[in-house]
Amino acid sequence: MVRSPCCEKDHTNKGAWTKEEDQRLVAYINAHGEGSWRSLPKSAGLNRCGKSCRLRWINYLRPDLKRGNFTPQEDQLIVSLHSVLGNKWSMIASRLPGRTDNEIKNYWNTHIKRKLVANPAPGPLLNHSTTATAVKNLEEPPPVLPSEYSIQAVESSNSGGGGGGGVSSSTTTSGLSTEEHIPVVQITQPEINLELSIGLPVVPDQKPVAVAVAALPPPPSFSLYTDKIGDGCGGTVRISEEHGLLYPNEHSLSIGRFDFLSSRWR
DNA sequence: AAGAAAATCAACCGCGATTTC
DNA sequence: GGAAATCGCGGTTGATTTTCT
Repeated sequence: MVRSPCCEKDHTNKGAWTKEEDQRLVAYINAHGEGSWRSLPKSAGLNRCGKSCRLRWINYLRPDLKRGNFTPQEDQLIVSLHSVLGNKWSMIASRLPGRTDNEIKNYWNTHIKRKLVANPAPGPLLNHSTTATAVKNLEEPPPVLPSEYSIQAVESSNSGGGGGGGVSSSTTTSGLSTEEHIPVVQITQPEINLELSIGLPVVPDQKPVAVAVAALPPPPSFSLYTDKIGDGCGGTVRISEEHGLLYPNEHSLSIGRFDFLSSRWR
């Protein structure tokens, strides 16, 4: 597909925003709301491309932004979230009210990353770094599952209505069996020391629901699970509340959808 | 005090995903 | 169903500020 350039006009302004441009943008959004970034510059009388306006608003002009240094609590939360989510800055930002993905990304690259490099000794940061590496591998696994992974059945911790635990099942190159009697299928890829477990608990009147667990050898460890398996080979991956990364009264956090056939996030 | 080096961060760029026609 | 338009994300750049020598 041939994409049109973001800014067709050669005369759009670039570089730092002036106070007047900021005022125009704020006034326009206050009056008309966010959105329609493509047409906004013209409507607002700005010689900027829509992308630039959106970025300026989101990263700098939004009234709910929290300015100033990151607190130790925010710092720790960023490290924790990054260990699970990797460079999903927008998702990390969604857990830190008033902070933008750009701000967090910059903070990570200039502060936290340096600490991780400077402090390779065992400790919390190293543990998070180790976890992050594994998550990276989870995000970019080999394209074909069976040739790199071994798949075996393990005892289910969630086999209440689904028959006896530990029932094994063979799988094919297409990936995972969706037989409802299989409590858990464990997938391991030895070289990255990562495990995925997928279970199919019985939920009345619903399609099979998968539970996937990505676990690292302790410490630290975390787990992910999926629900609402759609096509029998993937599901929405969520962080459960046990990891301390969720808001009070929040039971899980969706971090994306993982396709077990292609072994890719999607 | 001045120049160099390092650190910071706002903004840009390219691309994939999603929506619209 | 496919092409075009738009949105949003993550990586990178470069101007500015701060620190060091």
